[in-house]
Amino acid sequence: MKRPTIDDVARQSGFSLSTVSLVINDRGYVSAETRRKILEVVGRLGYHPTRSARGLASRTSGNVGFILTEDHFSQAEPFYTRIFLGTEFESRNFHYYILLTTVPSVGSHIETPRFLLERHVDGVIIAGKVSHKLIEHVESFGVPIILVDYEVKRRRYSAVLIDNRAGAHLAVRHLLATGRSAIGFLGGDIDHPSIAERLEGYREVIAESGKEELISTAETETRSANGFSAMQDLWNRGVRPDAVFAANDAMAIGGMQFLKQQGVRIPEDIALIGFDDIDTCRVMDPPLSSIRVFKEEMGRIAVQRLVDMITAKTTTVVTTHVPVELVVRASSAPIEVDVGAPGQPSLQA
Amino acid sequence: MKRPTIDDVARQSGFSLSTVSLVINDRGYVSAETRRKILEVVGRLGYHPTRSARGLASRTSGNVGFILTEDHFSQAEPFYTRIFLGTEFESRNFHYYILLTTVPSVGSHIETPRFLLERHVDGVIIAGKVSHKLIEHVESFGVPIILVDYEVKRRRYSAVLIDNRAGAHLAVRHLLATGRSAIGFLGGDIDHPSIAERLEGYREVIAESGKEELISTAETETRSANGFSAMQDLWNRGVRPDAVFAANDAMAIGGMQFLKQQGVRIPEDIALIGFDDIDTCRVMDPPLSSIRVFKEEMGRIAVQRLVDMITAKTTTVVTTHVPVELVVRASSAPIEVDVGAPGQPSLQA
DNA sequence: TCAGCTTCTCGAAACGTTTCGATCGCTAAG
DNA sequence: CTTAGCGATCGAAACGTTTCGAGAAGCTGA
Repeated sequence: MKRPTIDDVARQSGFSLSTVSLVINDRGYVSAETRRKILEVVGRLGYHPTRSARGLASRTSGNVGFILTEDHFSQAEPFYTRIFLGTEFESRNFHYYILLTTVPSVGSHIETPRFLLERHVDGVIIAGKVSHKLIEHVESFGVPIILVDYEVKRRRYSAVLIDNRAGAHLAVRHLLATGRSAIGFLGGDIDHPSIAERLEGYREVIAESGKEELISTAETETRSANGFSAMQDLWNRGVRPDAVFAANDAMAIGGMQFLKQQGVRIPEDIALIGFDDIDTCRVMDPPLSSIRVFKEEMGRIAVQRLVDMITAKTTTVVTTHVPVELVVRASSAPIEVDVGAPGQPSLQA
Repeated sequence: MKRPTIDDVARQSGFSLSTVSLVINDRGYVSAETRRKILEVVGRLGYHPTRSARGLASRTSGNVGFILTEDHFSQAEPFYTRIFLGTEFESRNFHYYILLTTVPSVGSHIETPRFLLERHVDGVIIAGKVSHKLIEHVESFGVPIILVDYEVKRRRYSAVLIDNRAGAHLAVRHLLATGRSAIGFLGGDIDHPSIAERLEGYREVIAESGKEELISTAETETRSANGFSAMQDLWNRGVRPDAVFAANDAMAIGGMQFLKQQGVRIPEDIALIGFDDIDTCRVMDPPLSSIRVFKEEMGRIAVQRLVDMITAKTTTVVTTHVPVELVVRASSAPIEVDVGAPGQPSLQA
């Protein structure tokens, strides 16, 4: 009871190996009649080509590598995880599988992902901030690369990026529109292009409005604990903000914890808005306003672009900016208006 | 500038293909001197065997399949995702890659995962509740299988399970210990073995304590929205609970939203505890007590067991029950004691 | 009529490994 | 002194595809 091979199909259909192969791959010239007969045998035998054999002969693996730093991977905040899931989902449509691997975080030595050594991937997705050395190293294996949520200035790589500037504009304009005037920025890890862009966006709108900047970017990471410290920093200066735009939701969460601990009321005394729109936003009390980032969508686009690069052999560099969306929840409600019962289950997605 | 093959290593070292292969796979009899020489050439050339060729010749893929229903996959609650990440992490230690695929949820027709058709995996991990037909179908491909967080009564499969009963005992005993007396159970999807066991555990402790059962299991799913309805149901009966044990955190979250909306104070009027200990618990207000499930650990164990089965060719059925842990937060604080400022950043992990 | 396409099919050569005997010299057991 | 067994190495045969080049047959236009 062995599995049928392409030989069996050839023998039973009366055609040669090569012709069967052409039919299976839907390539070259094959008469309709021949195709029909061969497919009939394929169906009857339940034949399906074997990946390894196909890979060996055609020098393709049918896999795509996904590289993530250990930091991002182990982070509780499921941001990159969502992007990864998006790639997983989309890759099915192109008959690829995703091989995930983590690499030591920025600064450490480079460890070559095994899937590159084994020629086990046809292209690579790199998500988040990684060392440039690593990117160049991956490149040296001659596979197409696409970056997600990261950019390299010196050299142009295809990338899928968040429209951070637009998002920051939305957030800050929203805070201004609700009547706030002293608007702070809760930042950290300012080296990350995404964070830097959010800060720029903030600055642009603040400048335009004639208000004063109120910025904290001393923290080196953008986790919840850093948000706590950053908010503390911001709160104990001369000017107290009546609204804060956080570089991401994790920081906003930490910031909210600090404010609650101080007995500051949200949104009555201070409005708060984050960035990313992670799931947690909805269950917080008050629910956290945020800039929605379509994380799964970013993963999907990355796969589409990468498959383009793999199949078309094109070397064109394509940068895609994925739009964002303002999601208003109770944490940034206008001061005057009744906010509604806190903790009410939000109807928005 | 081609990559070196095993041929190159053989030629340059002066030994045969077979001997080089033996050295690379660390198998069979090779003298220390020969090994040294060959490894020297391997190092010098930067040789690394190609997966496809190896796979073809040895009939192994070096991959492990991970099957998840679409429901579980797209669920916001990152429970199975964490298990998946655990498998990802552990698989590196065994030089395997994980291929994730989703299947239509229970009830639909069976769609054979492509990695099985292509002989692209050496074993399969199935997570969560799936149809028995699917399991049998996967089995028919002759690869080892391990279930995670699911059991089949009729037939014994190796499985990695949560110690749900013990968890339920911990939760309910904890509620009793804090002075609560009318303890409710917020359930749903009672067909799921894990949920059923949590209910059983609840019942056992309640019976032992001489109190009365107060159970809602009408809901068919265990999402947040169902928790909202189930709590509503429980709340509007004759006896009002002063503590509730929810079948999982998602339901507890929904329940909490309902209670807040009613103006019920937590934990003063009612204590609440969930199950799973998802990340969200910590940022809720009040932070939600829960039974911690070591999700990544479950994934790791699954990989270890599966690799055992793949390499040792053993057919022994091994069931592992992963212990759980009680995590007390403000939502289940005793009535008398001062709870501390709400929303205070919890120091526990 | 003939050269030059196009359509269709096939044989054979890769692709880069593992694995299965076979051989050979040496040592230990009988 | 045999003989069995082990350590070390090798040649050759898989493993199951894709791909390349060639050839036959039919059609088209000059």
